[in-house]
Amino acid sequence: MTTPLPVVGEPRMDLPAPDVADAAALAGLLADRTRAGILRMLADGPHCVCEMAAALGERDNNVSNHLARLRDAGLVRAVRHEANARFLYYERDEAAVAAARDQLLAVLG
Amino acid sequence: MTTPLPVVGEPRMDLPAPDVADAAALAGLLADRTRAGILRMLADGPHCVCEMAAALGERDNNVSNHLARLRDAGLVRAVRHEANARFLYYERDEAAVAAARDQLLAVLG
DNA sequence: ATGACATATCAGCTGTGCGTGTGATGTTCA
DNA sequence: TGAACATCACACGCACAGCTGATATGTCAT
Repeated sequence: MTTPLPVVGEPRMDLPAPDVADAAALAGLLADRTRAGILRMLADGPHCVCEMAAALGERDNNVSNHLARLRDAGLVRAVRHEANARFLYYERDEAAVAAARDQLLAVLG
Repeated sequence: MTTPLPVVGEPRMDLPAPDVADAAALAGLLADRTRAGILRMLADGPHCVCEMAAALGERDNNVSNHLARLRDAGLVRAVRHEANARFLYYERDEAAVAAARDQLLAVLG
């Protein structure tokens, strides 16, 4: 618990800069309707690109583009369909997602 | 708990679109180094604009600009210093911040 | 009153990210 | 083999968001 309120005294001009670079970068990934929708859908289990594109009302290549960003960030990974190798299914990396959640909570905490 | 994995069967092209508009908008507010830094600093108590600008290495008017965005979103509010009304201290609206956190957790959950 | 300070507001420039289009790769089925 | 499909990678154009600089408003000291 830190000092709750009483605003008195002089401003302190020597406060340390908070480290929020990672959290801001993560928030940037969530700050898009399509990417946020992807992560939300993948919370319920794996989905292929065409499924998500249909649900989100976006084109396949657009969704694929956003998936590439999430993949580069390590939040999701791709797995080929067992019987139908045509379809590429994406699933969340739950460990990475949990780490991302912690980063954001360190800011909103 | 939903189906964990077994990727089999045909893609379902009739999945509902997840509602992530609010979460994406909120993430957009966090997706900036300056705004994220502000929210992080205000987690420890109120601060005036000049304090935060100094700590973040940004100009006063720039920080003021970002504060206006956070204020419009209801995440922070301004209070005049009791003894020195020159200084405008900002504090977090904890209820709004908690609601924002829940929105984001609904995506990362 | 006057000047210094703290903050807000607005206009303009610039960079960046999103959506799109296109071509390439790999898979299935006829 | 060849056609249709699923996905990826890359480049282009455009809209938007952030930084800056100038100006405006309010507050304190002298």
